[in-house]
Amino acid sequence: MPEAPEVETLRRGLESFAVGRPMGPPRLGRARIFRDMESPEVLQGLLDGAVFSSIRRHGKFLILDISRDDLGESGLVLILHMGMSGQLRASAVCGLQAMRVAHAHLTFCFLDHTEVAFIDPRTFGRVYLDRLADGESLPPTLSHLGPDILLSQHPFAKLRDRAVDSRVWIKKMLLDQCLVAGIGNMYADEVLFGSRIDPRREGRSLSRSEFDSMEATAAEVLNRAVKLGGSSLADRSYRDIDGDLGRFQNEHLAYGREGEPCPRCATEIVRIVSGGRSSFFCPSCQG
DNA sequence: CAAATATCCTGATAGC
DNA sequence: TGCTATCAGGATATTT
Repeated sequence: MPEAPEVETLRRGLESFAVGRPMGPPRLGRARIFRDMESPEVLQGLLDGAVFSSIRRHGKFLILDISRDDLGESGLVLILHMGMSGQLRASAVCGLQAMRVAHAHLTFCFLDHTEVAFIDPRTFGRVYLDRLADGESLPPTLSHLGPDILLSQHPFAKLRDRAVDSRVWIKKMLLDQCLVAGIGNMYADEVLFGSRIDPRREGRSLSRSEFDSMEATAAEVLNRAVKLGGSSLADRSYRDIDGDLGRFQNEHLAYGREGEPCPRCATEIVRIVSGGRSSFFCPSCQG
């Protein structure tokens, strides 16, 4: 379940591995993941002879800027979303392990015979082809997203505005990518724990100082997570571009810790389910 | 119109 | 041991 810190880790990996490296046509897998393009074959022709000039991230999306000798900085971008089980994996020598080949849906084939594969067993991941409008840095496909949780100075400004008169649970609002982009179920619980806020609180019940606290906590938690290469959970499905596991899961304080003592007050962490999503929190010190 | 629910999907795991 | 049922959840579409 790659969220902003995991996607940022992948962004850095892809940046150092792929930027400026000329490509041939990519290999294609299942068509299901390709969106907003006439056919995946169009993408093949477009990437053949291209380079990625930069790799950017907004929320949980990666934005790969496409540059070609014939088009220059065309404004064309490839957008990747990892969904639940998506992985990016580099291979120094051509070819991936057979078990991964079955789920490799898009493989960038560089002319030096290195590869980067987008692997996704559950195919919740998505690939979009889009074009930047003049002067815009975000493509239309991503225009609905709120401020990026890691890049914005005040990522919760829009969330706060919307929360003022909302009876929606704050946990649910944190997951709304239109309000703030990059937080998923895992980091939402960690941020709420750090700010001592019950996930079931209505948006309108939060004070200004509680929003400030969430903003400060989010910055601490997510930057720390980036520093540790993200979080790999029990299924170990999240790995960086080299296949290595993240290390921030060892520092989770609430998420996934049902029945364990709260690190602050030793009360048992509880799990509730709402809308099919789990929330882990301390019923005692998250008020 | 906002909010709740259904849908997609397969590997891992719990339970029998 | 080996099978089956259940679970995980991000984003989008559909229904209430």
